[in-house]
Amino acid sequence: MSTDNREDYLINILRLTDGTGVVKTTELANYMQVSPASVTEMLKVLQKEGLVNYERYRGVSLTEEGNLKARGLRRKHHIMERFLTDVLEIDHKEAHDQACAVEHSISDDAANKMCRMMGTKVDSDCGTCTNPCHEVITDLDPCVSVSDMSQGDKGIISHLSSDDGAVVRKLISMGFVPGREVELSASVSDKGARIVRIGETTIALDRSMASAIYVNLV
Amino acid sequence: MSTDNREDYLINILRLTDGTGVVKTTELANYMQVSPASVTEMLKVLQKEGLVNYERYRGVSLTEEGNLKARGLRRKHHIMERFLTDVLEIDHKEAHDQACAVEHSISDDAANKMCRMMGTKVDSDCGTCTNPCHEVITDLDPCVSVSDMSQGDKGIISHLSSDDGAVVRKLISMGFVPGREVELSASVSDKGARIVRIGETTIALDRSMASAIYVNLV
DNA sequence: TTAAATTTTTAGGAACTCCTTAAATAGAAT
DNA sequence: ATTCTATTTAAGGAGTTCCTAAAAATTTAA
Repeated sequence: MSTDNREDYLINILRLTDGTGVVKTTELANYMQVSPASVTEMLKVLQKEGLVNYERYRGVSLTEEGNLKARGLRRKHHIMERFLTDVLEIDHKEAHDQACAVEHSISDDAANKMCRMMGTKVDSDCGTCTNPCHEVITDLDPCVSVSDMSQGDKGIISHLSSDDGAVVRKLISMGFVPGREVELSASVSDKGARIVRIGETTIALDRSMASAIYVNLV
Repeated sequence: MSTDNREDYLINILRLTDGTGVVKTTELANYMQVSPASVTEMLKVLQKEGLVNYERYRGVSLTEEGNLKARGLRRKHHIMERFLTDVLEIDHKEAHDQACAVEHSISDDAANKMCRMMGTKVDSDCGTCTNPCHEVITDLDPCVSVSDMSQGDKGIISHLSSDDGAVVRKLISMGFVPGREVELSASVSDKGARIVRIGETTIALDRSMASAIYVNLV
């Protein structure tokens, strides 16, 4: 009934095949620091469960179902690892090990919320991971910047954020204060100015300023 | 070599004895939804490891060492549970189950940092737990919230605390992570937005968000 | 093509933790 | 003190996953 080990195998098969192609028993055994015999044994189990395609002496590949399951697990691994490294500032090796242990027990819900929590931060380098962490970011950000709003969208300002402090101060002086509602009247072009309504006034902002304003859409 | 189960037994013995006195085999078996026979077996193992005092027909109690270990585990359980319920807003039952799984693998360092991150909140009722969560809260230096900082003050983020989990998540996504330095550039008004610098970026937060960030002034 | 080298599988066990059933023991009631 | 009841332990198995050693299949090289 213990499925953790099966899940480890699944993840490692994914790591070595990247979703396509097969891995040889020995390669997987070396990668997992386990004897080839153990691998063969587990492969038969996983095949019986419909998670891998396995042919004696030929190697293994993931089935559709196995692939889905493995990717889900890897995603949780990455999310957990990023939380540990980026938020808790645990060193990468330690974070990786803990993520390996936790990825099996954390729920989809929790993983999604953690992912959302970390938003667009992408500064984890994922040391030992074969695949980049970019796929971690699959959820929508908690709030969008005004430069990403569509015409007619309304939202409550959540916060202002910019590398240039002057931009933030200027926006506040114009009335873009957290809590107020803004509506995107129009965009001049994709990279161009944004025309927004705030209270009774209409203001045109260049894109860089618009992108400093984050709102929760209503 | 799998110590997770041993740890579960230890925790549950602590839950039922509260650190003093003994539990009977049957009571423990009922509590853990396991047969009395399994309990007896495990008890002999734990005794051999010096973690419990066990006398046939008399019941079990924790040794000094077992007590220490069990309390450490319970603390991690509580911290994890609080993180899941308060920050991620997972429902208590689910959070409890996940905490049970994770408490074995999370490091002291990570647990301490999570505890720090959440600061002094004590509103988890710990449903099924016999003991209150208060012991979760370790030492925290006196600290002030960003909404109470004066212009020009700098501080290291100590923890984030809000009744609204979304606020904490959003703050983290903006980079407000315990350990980082923030500086109050300006306050729009007493009850108004706060403009803070964190790293290279300047962010304006409404007062309620600012008040969720606690710093140690430097 | 055939023999040698390598890889992979099968066989046979071991450790851990769980279970059920049946025997042993303690504590309570007569 | 003895018997009865309820608890506890012992015995015998089952499921997982690991291992080593030996057999089988494949691949490589002559």
